[in-house]
Amino acid sequence: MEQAPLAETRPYHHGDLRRALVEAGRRLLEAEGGADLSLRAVAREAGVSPAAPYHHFRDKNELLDALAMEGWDQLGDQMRAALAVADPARERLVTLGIAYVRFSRMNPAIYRVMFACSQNNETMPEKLRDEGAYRLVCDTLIESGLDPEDETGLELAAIAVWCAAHGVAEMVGFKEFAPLQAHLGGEEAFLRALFSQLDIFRPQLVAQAV
Amino acid sequence: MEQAPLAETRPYHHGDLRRALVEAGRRLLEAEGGADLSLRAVAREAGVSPAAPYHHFRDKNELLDALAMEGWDQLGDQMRAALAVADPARERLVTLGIAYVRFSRMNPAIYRVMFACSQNNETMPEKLRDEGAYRLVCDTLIESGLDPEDETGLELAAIAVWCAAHGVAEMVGFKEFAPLQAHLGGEEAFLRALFSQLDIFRPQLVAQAV
DNA sequence: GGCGTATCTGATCGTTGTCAAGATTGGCTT
DNA sequence: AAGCCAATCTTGACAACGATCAGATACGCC
Repeated sequence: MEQAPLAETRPYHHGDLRRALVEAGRRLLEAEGGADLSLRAVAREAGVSPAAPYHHFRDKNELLDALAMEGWDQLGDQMRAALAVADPARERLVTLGIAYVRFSRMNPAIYRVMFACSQNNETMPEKLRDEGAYRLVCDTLIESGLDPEDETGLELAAIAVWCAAHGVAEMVGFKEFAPLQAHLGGEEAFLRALFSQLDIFRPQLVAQAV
Repeated sequence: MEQAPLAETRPYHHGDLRRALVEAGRRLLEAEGGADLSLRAVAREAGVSPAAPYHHFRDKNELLDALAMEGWDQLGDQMRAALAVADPARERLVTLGIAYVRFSRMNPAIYRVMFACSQNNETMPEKLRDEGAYRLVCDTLIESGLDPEDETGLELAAIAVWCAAHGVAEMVGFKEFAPLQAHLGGEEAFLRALFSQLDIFRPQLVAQAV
């Protein structure tokens, strides 16, 4: 109905519908964060019938997985970029944490999908561990003085940092916190204050603990 | 069809359908955590027609709100109970954190609804602040040496603790963490180790900071 | 005893995820 | 170059969902 007549518009076979669907999904997630993504809406956005996606994804969840993967990549890039322009001497973990939360605040719908996917799979993508944000945190922890040989301690610290960042990311938007946030002078200051409370983010303490 | 004939089974007017619906919802959430709750399923469980709930809740979301409120109450109770049997001298914040995560692990579906509701409303229930878990955290922070007069510092610390606990609650189940968890000797030890990394949970440090 | 009103039902609409059957076409085989 | 296979896309359908509406029921107040 709202769909252009098939002929003249594009070849019957799309070419790379899989990619097109992922991009359509991202577009919809960016545009309207509130409601949850509908597979049919993605197909509509891509200009294709509601059943077409099933030739490229077994499930709606598999599409969401793909979108989440893209999100993790993007998050890793932004954290890397934040680190690149940060003062290398201090507060690099705070920089990472703020970049993390900033991403979740700017792309709330995508972040939700990323984490919902992780919760359904009960695991995080392998890629995250090897070259993504997780690796970035570990490296920064080592830079801050953690013993690279102590795998257990390193993983524990990284997970703790991650949990804290995720918790902050999901809660920092609560309206109830608005007065305090305003009193501190904006979201950035609020974030810095929060992360300062979690002393793991203070490199001197971390170095001390070693 | 699966519903008993109306006559003989109960009076046409239910009496307290609102309560019955909330209880049915809780039963379903406890029984099957995976899928998200359907309003029709709740009505079915309560033995009424799919449209009946709309005379007690404007929305499906309002039912979820009620369920979430019940959850927050239950969470507060369990945290209070944990505190009652805890060594009052030390680690009371860790006790609270563990009780928090334990609740979320034992009632994952309810916890999800509690937080999804909070995210939609972009705020937490007032009750939580006055007599619930939040108040508990504040009191414990004061006990640990935080200045009761410093409202900003107190709120900041409480929020930071809350963020950390929430982050841990949502991530501790990841399969990727299972090896480390096993290596540390179970979930309880894992939780203690994680909370220890977030130094805010260590009362001596908090007292020191004041 | 009668009536207003809160409550509940039944039917219905639009939407969703998913599947099966048929249409279309790119590419390999000969 | 002709032909067929398999991948791809559409059409149509089904069950379940949230939500709304008119109508049936019965409680409680006058």
